[in-house]
Amino acid sequence: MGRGRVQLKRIENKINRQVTFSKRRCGLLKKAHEISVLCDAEVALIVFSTKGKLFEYATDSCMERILERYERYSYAESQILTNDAQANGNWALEHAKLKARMEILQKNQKNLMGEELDSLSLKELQNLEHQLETALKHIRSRKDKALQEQNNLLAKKVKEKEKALAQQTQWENQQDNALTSSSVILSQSLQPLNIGGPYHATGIEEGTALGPPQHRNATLLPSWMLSHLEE
Amino acid sequence: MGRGRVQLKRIENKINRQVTFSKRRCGLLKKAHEISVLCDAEVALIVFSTKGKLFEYATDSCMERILERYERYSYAESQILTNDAQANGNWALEHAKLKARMEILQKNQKNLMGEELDSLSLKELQNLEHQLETALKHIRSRKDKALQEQNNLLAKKVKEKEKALAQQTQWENQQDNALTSSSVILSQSLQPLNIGGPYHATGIEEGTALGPPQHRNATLLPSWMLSHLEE
DNA sequence: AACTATTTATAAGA
DNA sequence: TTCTTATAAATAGTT
Repeated sequence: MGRGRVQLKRIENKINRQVTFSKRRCGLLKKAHEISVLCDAEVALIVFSTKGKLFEYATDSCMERILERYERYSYAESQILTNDAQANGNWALEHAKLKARMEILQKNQKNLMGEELDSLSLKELQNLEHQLETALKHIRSRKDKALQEQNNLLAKKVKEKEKALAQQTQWENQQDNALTSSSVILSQSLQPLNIGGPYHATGIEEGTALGPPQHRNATLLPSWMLSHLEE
Repeated sequence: MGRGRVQLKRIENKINRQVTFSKRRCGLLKKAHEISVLCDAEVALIVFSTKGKLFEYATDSCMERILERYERYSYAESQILTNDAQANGNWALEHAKLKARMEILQKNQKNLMGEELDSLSLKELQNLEHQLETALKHIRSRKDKALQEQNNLLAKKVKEKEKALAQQTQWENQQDNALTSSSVILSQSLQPLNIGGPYHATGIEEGTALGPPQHRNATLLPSWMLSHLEE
């Protein structure tokens, strides 16, 4: 919505991205609030900017309660798993132990993220630095691999498309050379080629007729959304 | 946006509310996804319908990670919350949740240490890389500060020793002039000059304070981490 | 579930 | 950042 269409991909211009973020964030929070009120739904929305700043909305300003509910919903299974521990009855102890380990883990994690460093000695800082350097090496190497894989995949796709295009062109040339009848027949016979999946629907729409196979469903609903369309 | 203005209050007609919920939910999820992609933000969105059905969106489909991040950001929670739940006697749930969070934390930690990266998407790898780069910056800056402090401390000690030495020398000269024996006494009195703080230990090693970052301690796991990872 | 008349959101420009 | 405005999108009411 605005003066131009917008592609669904990261905005590369930093200033632009920042401005868009600011605007859309407001819009998103507003809409979250609206659906919450209008439809009597419980909504929790958390947004971290690229720079790590937090923005949030929660119905009745009660984020924790909603997150609780969410986890209850999601972790019904793991609850069953720990029922046997319950049978052992030794709850308090178990729980305390877990909590203690948790806190240590959290402290470590903070350190790994470069936070709360004041309590560390010089030597610990040096160790930490080295640890992260090693980790970065691994991550970058894994990332490179992932990129390479993606490249290969894309290259393969490009080749396929080229092949398809070549066939298409060849076929079209045959039609031309044979001087067969009108463009009507041509366009009709081409039609099946243009079906681009379940979104095809309303006939010819959108300059369908001629041309090589197209990816019509590109701009349509993202797959993650499909899963929510029931109810 | 539609044929009439709409008041921001609960839609009383049930059917209407249900339909509106359905429509707006899609819109909201879509917009959450858009801002996430366009602006490179991390978004978590949780929606419970009146009837209690759950709908969710999370950047990179990684809800738990974002909730973790959120809780880290808004600290205190864990202590207060657990005490609270404890009072309610809701042990089983708490325990399950703790365990689940623990697992997530451990997974995260491993990732932060450059392990178990195979399950991560390219984008996640990039995020991780960026996070570690930031962490490294913080750590190095803290380390430099620590080094500087130690330097100051050492400088101060050196000065003190110089002063002491000066007095000593003065005294020795007096002795020399008096033709007494000196070398043994001299070397003994010099020894304290080499003390370099708590890291002194094995002689000069580690190049103690000054100088650029060194990576002598290579391949070793930091001790503070080992002590917590066992069971 | 489709269809539109309208309202909203927002991209680009200032 | 904030305001303005043309335009794209979302959606309320309708079929």
